[in-house]
Amino acid sequence: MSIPQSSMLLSDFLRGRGRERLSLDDREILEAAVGEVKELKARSTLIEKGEPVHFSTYLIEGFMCRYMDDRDGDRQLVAVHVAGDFVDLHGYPLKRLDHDIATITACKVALVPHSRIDKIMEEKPTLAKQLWFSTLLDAAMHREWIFRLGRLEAVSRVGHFFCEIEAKLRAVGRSDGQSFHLPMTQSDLAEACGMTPVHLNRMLRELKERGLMSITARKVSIRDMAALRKLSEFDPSYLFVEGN
Amino acid sequence: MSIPQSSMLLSDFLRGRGRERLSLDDREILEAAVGEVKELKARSTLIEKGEPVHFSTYLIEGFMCRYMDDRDGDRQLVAVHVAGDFVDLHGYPLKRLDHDIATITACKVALVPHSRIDKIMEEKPTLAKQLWFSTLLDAAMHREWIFRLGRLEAVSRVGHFFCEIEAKLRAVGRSDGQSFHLPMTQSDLAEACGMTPVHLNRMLRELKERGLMSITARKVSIRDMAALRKLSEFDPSYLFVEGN
DNA sequence: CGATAATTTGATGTGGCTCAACCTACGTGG
DNA sequence: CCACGTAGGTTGAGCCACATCAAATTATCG
Repeated sequence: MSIPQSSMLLSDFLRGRGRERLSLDDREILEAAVGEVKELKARSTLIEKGEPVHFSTYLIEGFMCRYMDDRDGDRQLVAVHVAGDFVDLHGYPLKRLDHDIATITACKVALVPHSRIDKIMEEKPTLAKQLWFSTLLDAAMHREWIFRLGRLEAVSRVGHFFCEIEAKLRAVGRSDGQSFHLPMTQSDLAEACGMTPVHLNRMLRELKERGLMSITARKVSIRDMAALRKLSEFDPSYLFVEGN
Repeated sequence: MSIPQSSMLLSDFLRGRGRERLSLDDREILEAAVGEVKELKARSTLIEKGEPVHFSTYLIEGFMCRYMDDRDGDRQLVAVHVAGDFVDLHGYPLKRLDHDIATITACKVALVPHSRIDKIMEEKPTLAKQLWFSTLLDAAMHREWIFRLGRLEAVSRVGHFFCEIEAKLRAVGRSDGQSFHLPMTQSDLAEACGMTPVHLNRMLRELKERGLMSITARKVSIRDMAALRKLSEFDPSYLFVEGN
């Protein structure tokens, strides 16, 4: 008998994403590639821009983000990661990162040494292709963030961000489509949406007043998903999630 | 003796990028993977969002772009491609694209069937890793675009764009660091920088008046690269180009 | 040489920023 | 159990960067 999924560390990897799933064989190989499981404190930096990396980080539980900062030290988030994301698999072909990676909440992560990914590249081309695929999902999200910042007005940018994170969380069973836990402060959200915290606050009020969604005590409640998606010009196809 | 580089179609692939170069062996294998060489008309659409793709496009000569459009049909460019770029290698693991791809100028491209990339994945892990690497360079550029749109003011956004394209062109021998050919209209540039053509025009004037750079008749002249980079908070390390 | 696309300029409106204050929740130590 | 410090959130007033609209000017090209 095979090991039940729930007992595996990486059971959320590519979970809920359409297309070919990992074969049980590949999943076990990936599982075996894990070198170490670690707990990280909330609000701690995992990797700094430019430093050489020799392992990649898979996020088992918690929330992390990737960001770059400007001259004044103000952050621009370029990605928010949730359970099931291979946070910095980018670092494997790149060897060093162009941005910082930090936790938002306390996190449980699995560290995978790059030497073991080399082995997967050599011996398991289909698994390697899935790993590649997962990094390109990130790239697709990056593109959507470019679109969001470049073409949408503030309310829609905020709405779009919530639509994306909801879809990601739903894929890994952390959202029921109505509400979900999101431990980001308004400053975090502002850094993701490219606006000031003050203005973000006003946009949240606007979304609430329009009856679309609200957020209190780190809990997001979606009132009218269809309307929210419409306002935000959100089309989830770029996330490759099932049932969307 | 080996075939001289100049006679090869893909001689600009990853050219000027630091780190391991393609081995001659790998280069020949990649060359052999080309199925067809095609000429494309200026301002023509190559691939539309959502359609299944079975080959990827390598750009031999010319300028192409990737973009997404909003509800009103206004474009947001998410990438500009130059000679040496594997434009839509993303389509290989993803199988369909989340954006459109079009030419800016007339282009010469090499089409590589995905079946042949499958073969490379199976038999040539080091080459496969270089291909993966090249898609992650795109992702790194995406992140920089997010930063640009999210954190920089208009003049700097424009300057940053020119810094990036100059560095890319220099890597493949199409810029001497002083001036280069760039066949984009001001509307194209506005679509890349997330602003209106009118405002872009004013920002170009500003850059010129400050003695940083100018553009006329599709030719960009850099007057003071150091100052331009400083104004634009541009650090080329994310491009992995040599000598920067 | 006329048609069309691209660039340039001016006038005016507004979305989002800045600055500053205040309020609320929560954790810590006395 | 209260006092206080601190981080997060909320609100208001005024301003500026960029958008919008409209028109004129200059390339480009068949």
